Amino acid sequence: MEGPLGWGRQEVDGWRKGPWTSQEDKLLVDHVRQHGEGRWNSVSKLTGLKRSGKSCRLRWVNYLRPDLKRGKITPQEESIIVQLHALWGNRWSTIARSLPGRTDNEIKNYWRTHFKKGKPSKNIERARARFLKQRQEMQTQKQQLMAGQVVKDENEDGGGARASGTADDDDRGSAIVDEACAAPAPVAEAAAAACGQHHHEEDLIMHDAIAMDFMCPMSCALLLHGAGVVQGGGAGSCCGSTASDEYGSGEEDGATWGSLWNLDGVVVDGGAAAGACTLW
DNA sequence: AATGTAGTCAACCGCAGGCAT
DNA sequence: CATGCCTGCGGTTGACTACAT
Repeated sequence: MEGPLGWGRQEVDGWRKGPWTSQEDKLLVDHVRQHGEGRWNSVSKLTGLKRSGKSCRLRWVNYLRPDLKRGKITPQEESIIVQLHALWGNRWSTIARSLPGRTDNEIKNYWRTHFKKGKPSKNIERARARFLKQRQEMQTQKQQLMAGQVVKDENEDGGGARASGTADDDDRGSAIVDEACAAPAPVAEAAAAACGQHHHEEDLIMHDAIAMDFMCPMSCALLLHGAGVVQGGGAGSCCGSTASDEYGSGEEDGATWGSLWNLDGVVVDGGAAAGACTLW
């Protein structure tokens, strides 16, 4: 796997650049096995690898990580990507966290090649439109809850716990929703465990619904938790009918999480499923 | 069969945020 | 509090591959 004549085999400031060789990969993998991820800048010192920490991290994250899911993006994943992109924009790493085994780089590339210049498929457009509508409804619901929460905060504290927002938070609503979006971990993990293993047909509409349930329940659950509306057992409630109803698939409520985790390859790929879940 | 074009993938760069000193 | 280092993220680029003409 020697690098091509292009930018490969370059050396700048003592650092090798360009395509990685199998020997380099092996050194890096061994290093991570022994020392774990992180401390990338020490890799070169400890292994003799003439790669910058940045390069090592990138290689590991995008290519060598054992829990990576190889193969094409599935329609389900595509649907999720579109909808999460509608929610978060170009926050590829955030989107990637919702797609076990997929890297931000992969998703970014996929988006660029499929949606950036070309026209999205009808299914994609439909999913996006529905999602935006759903999101709008959630915003309304959230505002109502927030109104109640403000009163509560004023009674309890000074209300100083609000997460710090940034400029690009503007189009995403309040910090509460940000929290729900950015940190789905415990809820999602519990939900994945709570929901059974169900299998469904490759119906794209259903996948849209799955993707919706995939996101909205977490947001809603955390939102409601944040507002003190839901007491405990939030994970279970994530399988509620927040989005499903719109698709007329209320009876699928309990299946959504299971369906998600049964996406092509995730379960089939043996340990990938477990790995995927631990990613959360 | 040769050539052109589009798609895909891997890797780099610059920037920003977090953390330790 | 200021500074420097490390890590992570998003954007971009270049090479390779597949497909169409």
